[in-house]
Order: sequence, then C-alpha cells, then structure tokens
Amino acid sequence: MATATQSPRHPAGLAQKLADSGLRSTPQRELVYDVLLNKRDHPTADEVFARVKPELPGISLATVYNCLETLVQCDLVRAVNFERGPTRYCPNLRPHAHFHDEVTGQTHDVDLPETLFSKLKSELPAGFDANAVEITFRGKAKSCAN
Amino acid sequence: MATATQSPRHPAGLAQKLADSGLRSTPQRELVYDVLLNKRDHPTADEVFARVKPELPGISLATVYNCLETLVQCDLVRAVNFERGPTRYCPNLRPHAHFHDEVTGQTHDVDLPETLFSKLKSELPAGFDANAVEITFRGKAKSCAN
DNA sequence: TTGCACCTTAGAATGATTCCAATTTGTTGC
DNA sequence: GCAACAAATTGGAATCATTCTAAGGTGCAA
Repeated sequence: MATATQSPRHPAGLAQKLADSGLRSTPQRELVYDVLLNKRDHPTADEVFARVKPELPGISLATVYNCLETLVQCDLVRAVNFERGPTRYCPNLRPHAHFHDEVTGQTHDVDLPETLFSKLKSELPAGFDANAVEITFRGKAKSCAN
Repeated sequence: MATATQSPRHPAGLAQKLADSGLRSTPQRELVYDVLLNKRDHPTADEVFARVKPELPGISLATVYNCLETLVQCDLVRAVNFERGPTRYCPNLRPHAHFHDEVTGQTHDVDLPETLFSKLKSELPAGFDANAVEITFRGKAKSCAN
C-alpha cells in the first residue's frame, strides 16, 4: 500500500471526473494533473515527464502520455498543437485562444469575449456545423519586463 | 497541345516569384505547384508525391518536401496543420479559415470577412503583437449531395 | 569548358507518439 | 483474508512524418 506522500493539490474534481468515466484515480494521474495545474506554461509530454519524475521516480513516459490522454478524454485538460511541434497541455477549460511567441517559443492563453466564438461559428456558410473553433495567434509578445 | 506534355498550367507568377528569391524554376517545382493548383483538397506531402510521380517518375519524396517548403517560403502556398496530422498544403492565398470535417477527415476552405481577422487581432491584450491569426473549425459538413 | 551555386536524390537519422506484451495494482465476491 | 478479474503501468519496440546527409546532376557565367 502506497502511503499518502502526496496530498491532492488539485480540486477534488479529478477523482470524481475520472469515476464518471469509469476510470480510477491513480497517483500517476493525480500527479500529472497537479503538475499541469501548478505551472500553466503549456508543457509538452516530455516536460510533464520531467516535472513528475522527482516525485514518482518510477513513472514512465508512456504513462505520462496515457495520463495526459486520459485527462483530455475526461475534459479536464486541453491538448494544444502548433505547427507540428509536440503537443502541449493546458488545464484552462474556459474557451480561449493561444498566442505563440515567435521569439521565445512560449504559448500564452488569451481570453476573448465569448461572443466572438459564437459570432465566428455563425459566420460559417450553410452546411457547416462546427462544434469547436480554435484560434491561434502568432507574433511577438512584449514581456512585462520590457 | 498534345506535344507539350508539361506546359505551365499555372500563372506565370511561379518563375517570377522564385526568381525574386534567387531560386530557379525547375520541372519538379512547377509540377508540385501545378498539382496543388489543380486539386485544391489540401493534400499531404505524400499525396502530392503520388500525384506528381506519374508525370515525373524519378522524383523523390525528399524533393517533394523540398519543393513544398520552397513554395511556402515564396508565399505561393500555405502549410496547414491540424492536430498532429501530416502537414497539408493549400494554394489559396486569401486570408481564410479551415474547416475540418470530423467524419470524412476532409479540410475545407472557409472565407471569412476580412474585418473579422483584423477585429480578432484588435482584441488582443496590450503587449501582444500578432502578425498572423489562424482559425480552425472542427465539425460536420453536410455534403452537397445530402 | 571549367567553375560554381543551386537542385535533386536515396537512404539514414530524428523526434514525437503509439503499440505491445508482460507485470503490477486495485477491487469484488466469497 | 484471498482467488479472480479488470484496470493501469511499464519498458521497449514500432510507426509515421519529416529532416538530414552525402553524393551526384544541371545549367549558367566567366
């Protein structure tokens, strides 16, 4: 029996949401989710792996991929892709856009008015029924330090 | 017309645009560009390769990748990515969005009012300077036959 | 007609991700 | 408590798109 070395640093929602899908809450899944919540810089699977390893040294990269996939399935996390780069993960569930900084390679969340998303969908020609829109900006972000 | 197996089926712009960048117009580049113009279904590199091979049997996949990259550099073609799938290529230079049909896997161009793109950029918080926006819809497209 | 820069080519290498088969772990009914 | 069964994890192999590399063509310029 694994002792509770790690208390849940995340909303209790995780176990519930997993259970809703008939899935179990495991140390690996909790930790992966914690890591995403704690540093919301859109890490790749590899980066998540690196952050998770110190706490759970036996975890494998395959498991990290599995956990991330599971979290995406449960709608706890969004997968974000940009130009064939490795998939990044984002625990921000509100509808939002992404801004890719061409200089630093960083990804930022950008909140946009809800109306914009629905407006966009309404612009579609007849016969197109969208259930998701994705908006991605590319450019330079002035860091706060400048 | 039976004589010239490959007359330029594309606007004369190609050779010019290439020259502008100090590049040569080659049979491979012309043919790849032709293929994109002739069937605008957002083919992958592999698909372009397959379409090009009958006319130029000696062409290699590496060359197709090279040509596509070159055309993108010259702003004659746009590379389109969707969720880690293979990159697709699109000779439509007008600003437009893409609609991915979840059923058929097809990609459709969607023209949106120019104002929308600028409006979107103007919604960005201070400090974010976008030079490109990408809009991608996912959903079902009723085919015309229905 | 030689030199040189650009191009193409085949195949090897890379990188992210998925697959697989073998444990391990958790849960349930007894 | 414990066998039986399902769900999860693991390491390594496999896959897929793409890029790299080294070697050989091509064509214009001097």
